[in-house]
Amino acid sequence: MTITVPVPRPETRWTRRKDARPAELLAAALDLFVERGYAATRLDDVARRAGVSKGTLYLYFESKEELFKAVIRGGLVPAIQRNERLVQDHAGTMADLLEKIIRNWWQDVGNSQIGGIPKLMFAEARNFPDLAHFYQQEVINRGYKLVGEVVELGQRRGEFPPMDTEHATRIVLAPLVFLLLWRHSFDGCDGTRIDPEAYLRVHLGIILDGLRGRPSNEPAKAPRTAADPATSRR
Amino acid sequence: MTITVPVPRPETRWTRRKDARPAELLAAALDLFVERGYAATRLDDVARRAGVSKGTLYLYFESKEELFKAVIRGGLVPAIQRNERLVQDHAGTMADLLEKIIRNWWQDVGNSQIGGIPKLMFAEARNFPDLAHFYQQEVINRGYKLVGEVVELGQRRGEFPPMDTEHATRIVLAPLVFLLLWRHSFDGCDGTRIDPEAYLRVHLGIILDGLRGRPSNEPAKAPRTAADPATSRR
DNA sequence: TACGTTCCTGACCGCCCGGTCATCAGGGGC
DNA sequence: GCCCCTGATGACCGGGCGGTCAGGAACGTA
Repeated sequence: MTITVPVPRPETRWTRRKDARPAELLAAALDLFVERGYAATRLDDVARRAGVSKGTLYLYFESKEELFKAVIRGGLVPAIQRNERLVQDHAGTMADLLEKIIRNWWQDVGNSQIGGIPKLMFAEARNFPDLAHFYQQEVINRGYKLVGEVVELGQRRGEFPPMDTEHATRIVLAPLVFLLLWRHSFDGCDGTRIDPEAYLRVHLGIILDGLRGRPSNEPAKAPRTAADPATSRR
Repeated sequence: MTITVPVPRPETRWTRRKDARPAELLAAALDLFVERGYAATRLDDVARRAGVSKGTLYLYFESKEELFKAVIRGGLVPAIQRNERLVQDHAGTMADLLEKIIRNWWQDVGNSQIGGIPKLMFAEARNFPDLAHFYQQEVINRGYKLVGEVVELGQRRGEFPPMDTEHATRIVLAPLVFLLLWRHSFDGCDGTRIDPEAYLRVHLGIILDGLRGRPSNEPAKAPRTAADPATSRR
């Protein structure tokens, strides 16, 4: 990828930057999609944030929908692929693997801009069935399968007791998705802000003890964290 | 509430039905808000579905925002109040209470039209801060406090081990919210449909075992459900 | 310096939506 | 049977947005 002129010279009205445009447009689009949602995002604004006019946007992307798909392909899909590789290569216990996946996912998705996309998809799925289908294929099904395999394998190995893996997988994923949604909607709105680290630690503790049926305190593997009282405020 | 003429006579262009209009408009609004979201719902459509013109809608509601608030006040708030009373009156274990609350909530909210509102609120919170604030006050905070009290009480009584109640409460609630969101977004989109009953049963099993740290199979209290294989299909 | 290609612009089109208001007609009261 | 209040209408306004396109500016080439 070559960038001809990183900072456009001010004396000319505009500069040719064919190579840089797509990435810049995608970045601007991600920002605005996450901030406002799909329908509420105006292509005029996306273009302006990328420093071009709306007409230019249409030189690089066929339509609003294609722009959005490109954002997903570049942002969420790679994060999933990383964990797919992790599952293939992992050797230790399934509990460890689960923890690793959760932490990876938080690093890649939760802690970055792209984490706002799931909220958006839940919101617009019914209004834009084509987008919903695309997202379900590329993100939901793959992510679900990923975690489902871990749960199922853990059960078959005897690490987890027998259970309804179908729904257990969803129970494992639900709080992760919820955290994403919360962060991009109500978080910090009314003084209530979730601390992701603590939240994920508690989640992991609960599902592991639930999945394994451990008696109680084995702080090494499943850090049930006797409630750092410092984080509790209300 | 008196209804003068239940079915408008066809020979007149319209009928006066001052008493019936608000409820009919609210019902129509709920339908459409849930179906399409807040911003995407057109007041023209709401009016038409209620059998009146847009002008009439403005006779009864000041604005789109006030219409929406009225929908929430009439639909979600009562469901919460019911459980607030339940918590006050309950005598048995906290695990039992938790189960009751979850089942109540599913009956009142999950299984009805109003269950689509949370998705909508997550979606539009950032774009409509006033609505978000209202919703957080009237629904989120109250619901959170409700469940939080149960968790905390269970812990103080020794029924649940010591833990970070703040986040544990959210982990309990997250799968419930997730189920609502799923039902009103992707559910049934790609053949993947969640069975609410089974899902909630598994959820309850996981959080109770997690919360209590039970060894494994005590099917009476915490029905861990050795996976009815019938419900598993994929 | 002059030219042709490539990249970019911004005005424009058609359509949509929240909210308003002059006007009309239903129907209770007499 | 008539009147008048009031519930109800629907055309209209201002603003906004996805998508198009004719024209113009930048830049490699010679």
